[in-house]
Amino acid sequence: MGRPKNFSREEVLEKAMPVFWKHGFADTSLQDLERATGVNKSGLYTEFRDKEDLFLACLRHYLESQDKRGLLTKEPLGWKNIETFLKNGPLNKGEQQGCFAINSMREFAILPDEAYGAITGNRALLQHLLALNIEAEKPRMAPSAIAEMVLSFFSGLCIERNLKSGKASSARKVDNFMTALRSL
Amino acid sequence: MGRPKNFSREEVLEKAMPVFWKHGFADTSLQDLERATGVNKSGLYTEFRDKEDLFLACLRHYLESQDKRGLLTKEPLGWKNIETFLKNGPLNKGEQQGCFAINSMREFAILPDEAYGAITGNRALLQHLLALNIEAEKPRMAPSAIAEMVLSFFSGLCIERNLKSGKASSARKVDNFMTALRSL
DNA sequence: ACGGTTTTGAACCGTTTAGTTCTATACGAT
DNA sequence: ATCGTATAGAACTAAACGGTTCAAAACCGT
Repeated sequence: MGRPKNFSREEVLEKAMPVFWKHGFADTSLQDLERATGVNKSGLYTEFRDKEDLFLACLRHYLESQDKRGLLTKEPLGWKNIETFLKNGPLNKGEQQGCFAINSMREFAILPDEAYGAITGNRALLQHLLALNIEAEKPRMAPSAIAEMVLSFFSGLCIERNLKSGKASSARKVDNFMTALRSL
Repeated sequence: MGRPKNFSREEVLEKAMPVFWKHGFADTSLQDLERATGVNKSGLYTEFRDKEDLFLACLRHYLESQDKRGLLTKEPLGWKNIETFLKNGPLNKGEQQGCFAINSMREFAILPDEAYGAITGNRALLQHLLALNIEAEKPRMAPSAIAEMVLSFFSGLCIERNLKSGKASSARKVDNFMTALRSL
């Protein structure tokens, strides 16, 4: 029986994620990660294969925690869920602005294929859940068509959260967008 | 009178920009830039103060060239221009996918304030031009409200261009979005 | 106390980075 | 041809990088 670990994998992910979120993969150094997590390099390397592995684990951790919010599965399904998703989906917690996944889409050129897969998989799920909510409202337009439009708009809202004013105008925009959607 | 330069500033910007666009600021090295431009480091440093200066110059160069396209100033102003902007605004030229400015919004945490200023300035202009086109259609909803919604949707379309399937579904989405807008 | 094991922490390693320096080259003017 | 100047190219620099190694520390069992 050896010396006990003084960190948990979960803790490391919780603490590393905001750093990757804010700075991106390329501009987040192992030293940044050491500082954020309070775990030194050899500790990190016992838990993760390399920097990419840690990034991927953070991304998956993030996607799982977002899924758990269940914004699009609340009964009754409908426009209300769509509105909640658009207003509360992009985060606004300190330096956690917008969406780590959407921000990471910019870095696909340098991220591992698994990151691409995780994000596209999550988007497919979101689109499906959006479509279920839209279907419940019985619009004239195909629910899947509306769903993909909503997802694009959501993506735009998220990337805009990188602006200082990103949150300020968001709710109004969502209200206006909902007005437009209800006409379809 | 010394030895003549065998590159122009313009050429360097044209060649460096796609590299920054694809890889981002942080993951683009001086060596990458040397290779892309065919100009070696001391050449680049005679023309630009540092890497940030070159990035900023590329960004400005990009924004200017996008403005020159005049997608939103064609007469007669109206929905047609909005549609053209949404369909043709995000680029689809080899590795130049989407929008260099939108992609760069993810990197504000590490980019100079001037980059932030250039992008927000350009967005303000786009929003204004969008509003003029919308105004010409005399909608019931405030043109500025519709304009900012369009800009968010555009931003979403651009970030989605980082997906392999980004272009494929875009036109249909724009058509559907235009249907929604015309109801406002 | 000792031994075995695992973790922490510090040092190490080779490579890469942005930026600097310096020499050889290429030009125009005389 | 020579001189002065500016550029291209190569070498250099200190620091940073991701990952590795190894010694000290912390645990449990005997």
